[in-house]
Amino acid sequence: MDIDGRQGVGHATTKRPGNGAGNGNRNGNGRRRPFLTSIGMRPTIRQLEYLVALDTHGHVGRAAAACFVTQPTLSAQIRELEKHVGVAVTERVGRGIAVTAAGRELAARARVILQAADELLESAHRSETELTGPLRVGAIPTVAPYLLARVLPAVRERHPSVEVHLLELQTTPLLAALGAAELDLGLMALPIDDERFDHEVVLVDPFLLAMAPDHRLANQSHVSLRGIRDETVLLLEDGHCLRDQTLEICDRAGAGNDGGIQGTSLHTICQMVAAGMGVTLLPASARQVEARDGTGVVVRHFSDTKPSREVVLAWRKPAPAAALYRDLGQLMASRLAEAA
Amino acid sequence: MDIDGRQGVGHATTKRPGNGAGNGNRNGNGRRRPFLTSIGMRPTIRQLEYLVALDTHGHVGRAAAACFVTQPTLSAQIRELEKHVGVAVTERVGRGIAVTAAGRELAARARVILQAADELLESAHRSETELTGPLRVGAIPTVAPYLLARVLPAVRERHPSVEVHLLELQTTPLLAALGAAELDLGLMALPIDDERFDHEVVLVDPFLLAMAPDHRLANQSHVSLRGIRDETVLLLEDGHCLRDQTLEICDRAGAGNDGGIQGTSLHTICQMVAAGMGVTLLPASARQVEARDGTGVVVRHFSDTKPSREVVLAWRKPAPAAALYRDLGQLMASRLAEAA
DNA sequence: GCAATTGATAGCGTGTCTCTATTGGTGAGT
DNA sequence: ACTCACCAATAGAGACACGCTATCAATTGC
Repeated sequence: MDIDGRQGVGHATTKRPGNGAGNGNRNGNGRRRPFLTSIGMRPTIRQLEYLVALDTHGHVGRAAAACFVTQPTLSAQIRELEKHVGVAVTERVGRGIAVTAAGRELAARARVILQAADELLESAHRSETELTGPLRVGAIPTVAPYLLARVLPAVRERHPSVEVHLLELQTTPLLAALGAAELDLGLMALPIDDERFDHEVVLVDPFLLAMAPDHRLANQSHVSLRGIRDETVLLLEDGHCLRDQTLEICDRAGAGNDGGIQGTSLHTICQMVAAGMGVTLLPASARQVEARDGTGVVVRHFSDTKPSREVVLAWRKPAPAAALYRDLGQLMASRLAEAA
Repeated sequence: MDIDGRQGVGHATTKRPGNGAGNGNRNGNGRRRPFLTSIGMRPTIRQLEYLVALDTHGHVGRAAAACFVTQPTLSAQIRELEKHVGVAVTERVGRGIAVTAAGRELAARARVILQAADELLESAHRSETELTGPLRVGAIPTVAPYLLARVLPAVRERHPSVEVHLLELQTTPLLAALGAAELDLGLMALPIDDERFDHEVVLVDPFLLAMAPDHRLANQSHVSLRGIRDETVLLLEDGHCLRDQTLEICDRAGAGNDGGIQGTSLHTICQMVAAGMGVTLLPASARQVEARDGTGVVVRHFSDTKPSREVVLAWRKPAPAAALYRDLGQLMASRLAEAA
């Protein structure tokens, strides 16, 4: 299981102009590439197939027919296999052959290998219409705690054999990781100003005004955007896209913001809100967690304009599974729409 | 896992003179043999190696170097693999490549397969000095109940990964099965009058005279062979070599035997002996089981001649593992000698 | 003893794997 | 902004491996 011959030597791609054609056994580095006939090499799948057929039928001719080859072909490959592995797998008995004890053992192992190869093929074919294996998903910190729990069941349902690996990253490093193919999917907020990526909107997430229950704005059922002009709007620290969105909305409302108070997470911000240190813009998706009864935080809808962020599932445009990703995004959107 | 295309069609070896050379894809039956490039075919071990290397290094050049091939070689095989399995395993990202989610899943499965292939190789190499896998052992009925329990631990100790399959057969069918390679080893008594087999003596098994405690010969510490002349010697039914050996000894002792009473097993015979129906020749190896206290059977050694049978381990002379079989026979002999 | 069956061997052709050489494309340094 | 270095894909050629047909050797059954 050592597909790695690194020994501090350079790449095989190093050019050696003097090494002309006609050498089928050396690469640019001059290191020998062991032939199939060398000891220690793994047997061929084909040879294993022939061995299994031979063990199954105990008859070279019939085994060859079952493999759709002629008898000499199967015989030759069996003898090749015997030469490679160093043990006799057949034994002449009468006018036929018998598989030796060692041969039966090898055949049993070969069956397992062929079975695994078939499952690999099946898995590959399933990959055309379904996500399989490890799927690396990144989510921004203002989305992860509130939406993942609601969309992951849909993922598991649609793609049962997928293994989701989660990573919480801010937008910029998330996009970097996505671009470097270190992540397969990103769950984040627009805008994504990068042509390399495509996305599907999974949720239009309105902003609510969060405040302490005894706040002066709490006795209204709705608040106007301009009503936050004189409020202390608590912000997340730099790097969070929610911070930028909040700042933009404040700017639109004509509210200046000193930016003096910063929280490391939305949860922290809400605790500060409950302590009466100010108000904040809370995505509706976070309402159930951060502004439920007993948290000391209440929310009010905006009356006039309806500020919101768009949460999207994003992926690299050229990703082979792009179509599956878009489908998945649409599934997420429908699930979130149902819940609302 | 279906290495069997039997569909009621004849053998592929059927000659078709009109089918000249130049056809690399049809056998004598005209049935197509799917190429490696066809859909449904299993991937090559080599391709799996390249895939694993690519997944490990995430870099075509380094992966190729690790496989001791050039970069175009690995690229071509990866693309071939992609064509076969129908999914993209790589994706260009920046100036390098990345392995797709499906590719990682396939690589994980490939690792398992390569691991299994390595274990197959290791198992094969072990087969040179050690028995592995299913070992089919036949034993005659007058040996099996008394000696197997004593020699099998030695087998398991010397060949830990062997899986012993036991079969109880009389000498003639045992030799037939051994000759047809349906059995690997036989535990039986000499003589084996067949040039196809070789053997190693594991025990010289003296015959004792078994009788009821109140028998007239029981008050002597030893009995002479000629003392059985006037006794009723109980015999096994036809087919047991022990019956033939008993008859021969009786003949040597000058005792006639009517052969009227026959037992189906040595255990039955001994119960008849306990019932006072006669005496019998009991192999010493069966003494502890059949003539222990409370069985109603006592044994006496012969004083003059020491009749015995030779229990041997037998195998086909051309068996590839013949040397291992002989070693095993010698090990059995030493273990049985220690016990005595 | 003779014919049929079975597997091994010999010889040859084709396909495929691998090589070298080159191109296309991206990112980093000046 | 331009050039250079790096990386992977492509093109073309050669060598090996695999599969075929034809034949031989050995054994069994009539």
